[in-house]
Amino acid sequence: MITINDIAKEAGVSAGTVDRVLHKRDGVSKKTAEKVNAIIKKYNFKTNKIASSLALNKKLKIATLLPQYDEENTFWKAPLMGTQNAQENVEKFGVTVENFSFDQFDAASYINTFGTLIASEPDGVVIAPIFKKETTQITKILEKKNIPYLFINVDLEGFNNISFIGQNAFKGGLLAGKLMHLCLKDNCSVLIIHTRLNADNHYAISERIHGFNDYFINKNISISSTIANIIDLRNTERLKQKLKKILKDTPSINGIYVPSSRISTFAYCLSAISSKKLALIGFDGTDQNIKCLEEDKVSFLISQKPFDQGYKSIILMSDYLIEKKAPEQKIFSPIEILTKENVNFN
Amino acid sequence: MITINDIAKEAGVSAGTVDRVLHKRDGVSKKTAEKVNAIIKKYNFKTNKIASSLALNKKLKIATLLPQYDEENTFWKAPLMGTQNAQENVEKFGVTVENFSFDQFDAASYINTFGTLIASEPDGVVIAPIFKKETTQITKILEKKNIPYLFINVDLEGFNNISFIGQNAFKGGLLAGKLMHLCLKDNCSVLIIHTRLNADNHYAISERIHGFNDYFINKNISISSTIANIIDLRNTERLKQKLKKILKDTPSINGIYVPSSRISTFAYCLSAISSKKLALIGFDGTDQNIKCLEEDKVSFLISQKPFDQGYKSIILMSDYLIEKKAPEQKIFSPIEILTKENVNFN
DNA sequence: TATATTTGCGTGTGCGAACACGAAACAAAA
DNA sequence: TTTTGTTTCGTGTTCGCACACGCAAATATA
Repeated sequence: MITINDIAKEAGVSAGTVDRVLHKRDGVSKKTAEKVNAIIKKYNFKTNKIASSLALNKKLKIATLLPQYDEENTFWKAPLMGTQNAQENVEKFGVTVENFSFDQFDAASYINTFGTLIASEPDGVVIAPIFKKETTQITKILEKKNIPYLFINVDLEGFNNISFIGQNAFKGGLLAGKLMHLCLKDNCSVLIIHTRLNADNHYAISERIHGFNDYFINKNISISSTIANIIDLRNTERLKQKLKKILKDTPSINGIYVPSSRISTFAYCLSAISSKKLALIGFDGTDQNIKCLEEDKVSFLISQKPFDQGYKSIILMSDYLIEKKAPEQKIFSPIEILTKENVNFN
Repeated sequence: MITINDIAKEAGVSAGTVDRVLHKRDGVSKKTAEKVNAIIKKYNFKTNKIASSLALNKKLKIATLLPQYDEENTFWKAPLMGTQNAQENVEKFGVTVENFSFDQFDAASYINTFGTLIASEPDGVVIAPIFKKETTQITKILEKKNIPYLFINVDLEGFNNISFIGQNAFKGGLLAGKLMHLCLKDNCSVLIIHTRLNADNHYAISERIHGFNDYFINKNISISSTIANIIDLRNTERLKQKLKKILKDTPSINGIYVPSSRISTFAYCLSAISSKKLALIGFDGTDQNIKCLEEDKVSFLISQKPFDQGYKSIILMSDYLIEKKAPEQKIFSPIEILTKENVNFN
């Protein structure tokens, strides 16, 4: 492995000069710089990153701004753990990760938490931009301070985020359509449950519905679908009543499609009010959802590897900060099919 | 981040002594060692791996022994690429990877290639142990030289491999059964194709068949299955004749299960001899197989993330060599469902 | 020509850990 | 008391790189 000193020797200069050339610092004559660059190219020399980070000995801080999870909403646990796991890999390079969490149903909490985040003076920020309008404010501040940011899970357009990491929601919906069709064959009567929890973040959910419908349209398969808008998921009793009424009104329904992470809520309500076996398809492998798979209450889940999303976001940001390596604009997570037989291996 | 010197200062000794304690070198009195250890534990101190590898300045070499891939058999391309990708991540720690490949249908080639491998004096070896008897010879040599080895993809029992990375073949078969059932509902008549290419490596394939059958037995679903033993996959014309005959003899067949990576071969033969739409389910996302998915010739593929297997094998071995971190005995790859709608995101 | 300023570049130190070398400290033998 | 051997540690150097510091030569200004 060739070193800076080897380059220096061959160029007839000192290591310091080579270093200046490498870092494009001035104080080097054009002629010398060219000579050094030629030799660098000749050997395809690259600085030893471990020695470099040792010498730099500088601390970079990455802050994350993700929704907090609780017993009801566990989805955001996985991305958080992904970021924490990634930290173990980047702390060798002097990168630390600090997590900030906000209430995903409260835009004010989003703003407030960002306030404490920015006070911690991070060098890069990973955001789940649940609220669009507020994200505009936030990113304006970040850009003024020249702090790079990337979006995770929610793909907002029109921002200067260095990257987006998440799923193609439309394709996920398409796949859900295929699986539903497979379960019900040519006799599809599906209840689509739109849990529109907040106005800004419903893009992914409506894309999932869009994709679902498109599957049947493209394949020219007839399907009858009922749409239910359900906002309050906490009142289980009212949920049951509502479900009961829908199933009574449309007894042909043999499948339920929940394009959010909350299918387990419906699975439990359903098994409480009816013994009829329906095909249930939902998203995200949360603990509760996985339990439903194992208990045969849910047929399929479509997952987006949220742990990996968190993990990758940190690695990406770290690479960006350390070597200014610009990531791809959009990094799509795999669209993973989970079912009883394979869920234990994920 | 706490350093060796911090520990030394607090213990009232020099950094050298702390270093001796850390590496369990002798020359330290019991009393001092205890004092130092207490402080190490108190701060949960761990040596800075990057500084360590700088100081050590030693090159570790990991050698891989994998089957070579060609146009017909592309499966082993992915693990190879995984190892090469992993190399980029471990070379920071002075680890290099050298790949050796053998003819998977020729045991002598396996032995011969191992000869050149061992001549390169590796510090650790990653093996796809396709041939059992020959693997016994090989590992005997490795053990004599005290070179650790791990198995990838093929799970041989009774060896001192530090780990196995691969799929649980039985569970994969089980999932294949479910998917087949889903495609054909309660009218399953399946042709199972046993491509028994060599005697040693058929364990995974028979497990996949075993799991497949078990699905129907456990669920008490009736299925009629025909088994075909096909050895020569190169003579396409004979293959077509054989398939034609089977389908003619058993016209009820509506699904084909290929528990190896070669389903594309059958898919193309099939579309040449019949226009009937059968459900085809196979394993592994090779380029040809994926093409079949996209062309709707194959319904599902079950993948084991072979790229990740290669990747992980290097990371694991590297960690083992650098920090003597013993890995888990068996590391199971995910059992991934690939279908037309999600295959592009993998 | 003398002095000030800029430009170009070499030197030295430190990052955290590993280890060779050798210096104390102490014990046992002469 | 001196010599020799052993145990226990501290010191100094090294790995490859980054950067502050400062010196000399080149150029500008008086």
